[in-house]
Amino acid sequence: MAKLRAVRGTQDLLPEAWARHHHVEKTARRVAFLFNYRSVATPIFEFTDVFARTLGETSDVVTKEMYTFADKGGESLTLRPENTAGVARAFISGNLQQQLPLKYFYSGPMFRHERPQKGRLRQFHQIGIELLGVPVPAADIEVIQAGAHVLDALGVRDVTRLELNTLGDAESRTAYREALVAYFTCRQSELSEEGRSRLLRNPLRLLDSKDGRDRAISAEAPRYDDYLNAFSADFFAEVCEGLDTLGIAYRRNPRLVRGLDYYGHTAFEFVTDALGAQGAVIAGGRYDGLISTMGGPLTPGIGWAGGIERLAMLATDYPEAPPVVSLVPVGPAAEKAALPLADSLRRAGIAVDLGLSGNLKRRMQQANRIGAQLAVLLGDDEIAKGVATLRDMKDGAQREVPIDQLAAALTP
RNA sequence: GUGCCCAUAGCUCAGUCGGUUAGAGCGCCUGGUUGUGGUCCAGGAGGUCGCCGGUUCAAAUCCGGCUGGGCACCCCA
Repeated sequence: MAKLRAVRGTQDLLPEAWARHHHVEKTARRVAFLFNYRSVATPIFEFTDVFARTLGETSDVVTKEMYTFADKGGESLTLRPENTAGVARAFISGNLQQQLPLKYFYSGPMFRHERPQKGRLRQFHQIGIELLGVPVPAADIEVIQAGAHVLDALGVRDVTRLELNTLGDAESRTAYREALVAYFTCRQSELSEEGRSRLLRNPLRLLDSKDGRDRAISAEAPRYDDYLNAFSADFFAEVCEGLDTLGIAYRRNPRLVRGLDYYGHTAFEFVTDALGAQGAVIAGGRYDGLISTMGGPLTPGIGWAGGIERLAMLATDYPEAPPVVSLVPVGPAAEKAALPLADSLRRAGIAVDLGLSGNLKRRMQQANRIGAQLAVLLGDDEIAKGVATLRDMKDGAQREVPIDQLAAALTP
């Protein structure tokens, strides 16, 4: 039989990895709460349409990366590749437009069928925030600030940088797209094959091509700033000003674009060079068109998502597990007595690892292996005297403690 | 989907020009110690060299295919 293994692009979170993972999630949730973002969870799968319509029929995520399947009723369902569409759907389903503005935090697994590489999995985990119902730059500023705060709290801000761009409003985007198409069409023959394909599908994406030829040509391409209308330019200026006020450094990156129609105005990424090719650790933008695209009321939104695995790789410091006391019974009578003793200690808030099998030596080894700082030895001698032997695992010092004072003795 | 690199003990890895019984460190097991872990000492177990085929007197070693993994492209968190 072939060796049993995890599905390609998935991984097991064993205790140490889980602790790192959880540290990222817990820290982000705490920071989000400081900004009054409330935790929500949406289903891990949705009707395929929720993603297909919102992410864009031509996007790579939709065309080749979704885990889509038919359920027993014949409905097409899809494992969520991201969470914004799910939140938007929940907003519409729940008729929440009366409660705007809404500020949500989420965390959970996402699924994309991509070729795995460093920092990229098929089941990966994201944290994210969404701010719905606020059409002004103050929202963009707060959302970016929250992202920076999360990175600060994880101690990774100094290995990341904020890249910022504006995609303008629909009018600006249409004007710019026309200008780009005109420019690139003239120099079509100099583009890469992939570049020509992007020209047809999504000319904006030509700007972030990594192909040398495409880059050379796009370096001289029309600049978006010349096509932004006054409203879009002012909006972006206000966002920049807010970040300046907060002392949040950023770099304008005109190549930072979003392929999807509902994105507009602010687009941003916190990126790092420390993770190989997959540099984005938190990325987001404004999506004022999303909810109306899905058939809901016209509702502005902005948010970001962060990759937990990527952040966990950056965040080398995470809290150690609190100490556990080892309870080591010796002999059948002690094993019996240890059960209620362990129970009472746990109810007193003391984490107890009860040695379940093996002789004394085996159980002491177990105590050592789990890193216990204190061991409680309980044998016939102790039971007869109504005490337990408390051993300091570091220096081996032992003393007898009456059973009824044990909880107090073990409380730090 | 494309490209490059990799696959030897539980883990990390050596393995010379193709040549006798494939090694090390860590880990694991036993004993030194019948109620004492970690440290120390002594001993031990553990391998279809990823799989299939080819070349050769001889393959862990060379060649091909397959499977798996990593990285990069693409895309993105």
